[in-house]
Amino acid sequence: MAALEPAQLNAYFALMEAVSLLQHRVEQQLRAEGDLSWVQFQLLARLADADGELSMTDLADGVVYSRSGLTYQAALLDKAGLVRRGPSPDDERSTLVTITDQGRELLARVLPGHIEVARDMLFAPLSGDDLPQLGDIMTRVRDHMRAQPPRSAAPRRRRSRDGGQDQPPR
Amino acid sequence: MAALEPAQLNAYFALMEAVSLLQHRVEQQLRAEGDLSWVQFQLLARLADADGELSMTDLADGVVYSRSGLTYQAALLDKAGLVRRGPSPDDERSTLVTITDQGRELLARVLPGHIEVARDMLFAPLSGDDLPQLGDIMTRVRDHMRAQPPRSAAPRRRRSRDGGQDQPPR
DNA sequence: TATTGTTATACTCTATAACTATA
DNA sequence: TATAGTTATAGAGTATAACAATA
Repeated sequence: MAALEPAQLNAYFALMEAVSLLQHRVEQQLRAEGDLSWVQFQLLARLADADGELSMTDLADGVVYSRSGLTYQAALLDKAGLVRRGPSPDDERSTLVTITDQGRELLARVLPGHIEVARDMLFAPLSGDDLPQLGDIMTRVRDHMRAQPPRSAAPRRRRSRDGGQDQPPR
Repeated sequence: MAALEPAQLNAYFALMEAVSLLQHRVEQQLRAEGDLSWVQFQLLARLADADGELSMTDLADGVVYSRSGLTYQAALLDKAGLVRRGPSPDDERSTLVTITDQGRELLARVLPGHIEVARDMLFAPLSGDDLPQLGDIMTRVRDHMRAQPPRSAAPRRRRSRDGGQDQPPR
């Protein structure tokens, strides 16, 4: 297996660093103006999008990578009055999460600043066909990743004395 | 201030989700094969790149967003023998961080799998001119973000009873 | 048995503030 | 006084495993 070409390395690291910087700005804005984390913002946005109501499992999808992580975040949002949880009529095992009016208000309050950050940080340096190209490429990449098996396929879960002659950190 | 166009929203969310998924995969791979976090990997990679030695401040740049955060990570890498820290001859206040042979070995051990993930997740769905376009766009975005003032310019730090009639979460 | 969700727990990581030491 | 780094501490977030309940 060969190394990545320089162009690939450049693209990869530029992508990762740019998004890291963007995320940091976005989290600052959300925290400052709505006391929300990026994850919490995404959960609210998803709910608002999905006509206000989703099951825990559907809500988690792509945002949070563990069941308990979502329970934790949903509990925070619930405690803050941004969301309510109740049993599903269809499936007694399922929990339906509903965005409240307060949740919608907070989302509306936070959105202008959020958009401002995205515009200033991400879109400002783009020109010409950059936007459609970026959108097209990242949409394809995202859909590709969503389709990938969640890493159970390569179950090198617990590494243990794996031929390496030096011990790994921490 | 107007809302983002749909094309902008699509690009923004696709970008954020794709990179989130990519990051998650990358962290799994680094953890499994080298017991490294993404931050730690970046620090080692930077050192290896910079002929092996950097001051704490230079090392932190763009990777970690607080002084203490870097001290913490550097201490972990040091404890694991991947890095050594010592005083700088030029400036007695400064700490020089040096990658060890063990650090280089670990980096080399981890890199093939890392590249494989990047290839499978990010580059696989690209075709034609996608790569140079993505590289070009993200390089420009990254450089733009690096140049932005670190958010001290808009000191809405502590929000306090700011006209909002409902209390924010947590 | 498989699935949905919660809980308990342990751990990683981050950030703020106070502090030391050098420039 | 400003800068480089460390330390103490507190808090947010995550993941694993054990658990309960329903399908």
